Amino acid sequence: MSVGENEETAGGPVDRGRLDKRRAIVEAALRVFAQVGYAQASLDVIAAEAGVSKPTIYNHLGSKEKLFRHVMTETAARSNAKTLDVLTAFPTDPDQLRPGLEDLATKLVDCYCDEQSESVRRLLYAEAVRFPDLFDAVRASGPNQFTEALAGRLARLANAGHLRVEDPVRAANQFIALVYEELPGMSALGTRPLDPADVAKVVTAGVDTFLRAFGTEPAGGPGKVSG
Amino acid sequence: MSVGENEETAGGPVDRGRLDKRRAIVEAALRVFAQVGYAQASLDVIAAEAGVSKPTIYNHLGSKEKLFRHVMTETAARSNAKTLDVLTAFPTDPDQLRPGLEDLATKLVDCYCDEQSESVRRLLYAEAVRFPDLFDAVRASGPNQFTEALAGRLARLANAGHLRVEDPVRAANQFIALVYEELPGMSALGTRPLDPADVAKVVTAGVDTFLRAFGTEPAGGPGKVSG
DNA sequence: AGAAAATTTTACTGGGTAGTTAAATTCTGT
DNA sequence: ACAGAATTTAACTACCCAGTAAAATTTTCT
Repeated sequence: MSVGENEETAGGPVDRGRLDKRRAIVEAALRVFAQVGYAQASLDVIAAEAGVSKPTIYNHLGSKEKLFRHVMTETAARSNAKTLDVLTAFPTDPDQLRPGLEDLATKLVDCYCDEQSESVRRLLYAEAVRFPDLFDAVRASGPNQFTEALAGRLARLANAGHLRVEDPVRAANQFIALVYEELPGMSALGTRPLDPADVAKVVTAGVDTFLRAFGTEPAGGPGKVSG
Repeated sequence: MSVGENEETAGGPVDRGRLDKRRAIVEAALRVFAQVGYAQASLDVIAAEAGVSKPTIYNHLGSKEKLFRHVMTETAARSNAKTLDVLTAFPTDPDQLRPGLEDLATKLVDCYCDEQSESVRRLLYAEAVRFPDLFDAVRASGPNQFTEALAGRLARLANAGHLRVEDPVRAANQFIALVYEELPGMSALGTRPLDPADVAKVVTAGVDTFLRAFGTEPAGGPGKVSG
């Protein structure tokens, strides 16, 4: 038994201590990886940041590559869960479609612009060549699922006659594209803080365009016109 | 004696030879950087790939960081010039607005999906934390200029009554977002080849949505409906 | 309390890389 | 053709880092 962390046998202060260290390692690793990149990240630095010594990392995670994979998948899973949870806010009342979509979009971009989300995205971009499987895994468990779920909601609204959508998946992708749009560029990929007012403008404009294209009301309806 | 001293050049074989080496270095550096990232890129490998030895790189470019900056700005400048050139294809005939925009969008995404463009984008993402100035410089000289130019064209069409656009810059950004949309995800950031048919579908759908939102014809006009 | 087992730590190794120095080669001017 | 200037090259240095081995510490079982 090398690394038998039985979650069922929890309760002892021992395992708790080990798990704390493990989590400290993973959190520190994310910080360091995000700050200096995979190759530049030194395990000594990560160990120091985690308040742990280097071989402890090997005992827990095995190797630098495994640590990286673990950090990425775990962080992505957390972010993805939060993002999927946003769909709870999907509007069901057709009369509140616009404010509902704006609320949804605001929450969505909040998730996308979360610091951990941005870190993972940057690292995924950075290492897309050397960790293609990671890229696929994260996308499959995250954005793709969200798109599919959103597409389902849009399709329901379309069936009920509140939206004119022929290809729900494509419409979902376009919705995301419209409201997320230029935020990465504006924030330098999460490197600089965003002015919430600017974010709100982008979201409003995105939802506006989306409803112009897919809404059933006459164009230029309730949405205010001048930016 | 190394390879390829071409004396057949008119106007000074010397400088030509040196310039060739310099260009070989920059090209090799881009390849290596794109493949393994900034930190992992070894100057020895770059030198070998360029058919040159290491100090030659220092004589020409000074340091690894300067080499990187040079490679990035130079490659970005080339890509940006190509992209800006695409606006030549902007439709002027209002009767051909849809096919014109589709053509424009196709050429635009071709530029965006060019291998060098993708490489620079990945590296920019990867090093956004440590080279924030590079990020800003490339964006300022590239996407921002394109957006502004496109916005101007859209505004002209709007003034002539062929488009309903209030904020041309935002509309331009949304146009780009709609037609570029999911391509990075589909190609794993340029890591995998794209099926041109899929690209065409995304482009068509993007232009379709754009015209639904901003066009003056009644919705569901000449664009075919089923995907 | 005491012994055994596991884990953390200190100290080390082998490989690799950015940047430099002095010799060899190539090019310029006369 | 020849001497001098500039550039390319091979070999070298100092440094850093991923991963490992044995010692010290902590925890568990009797």
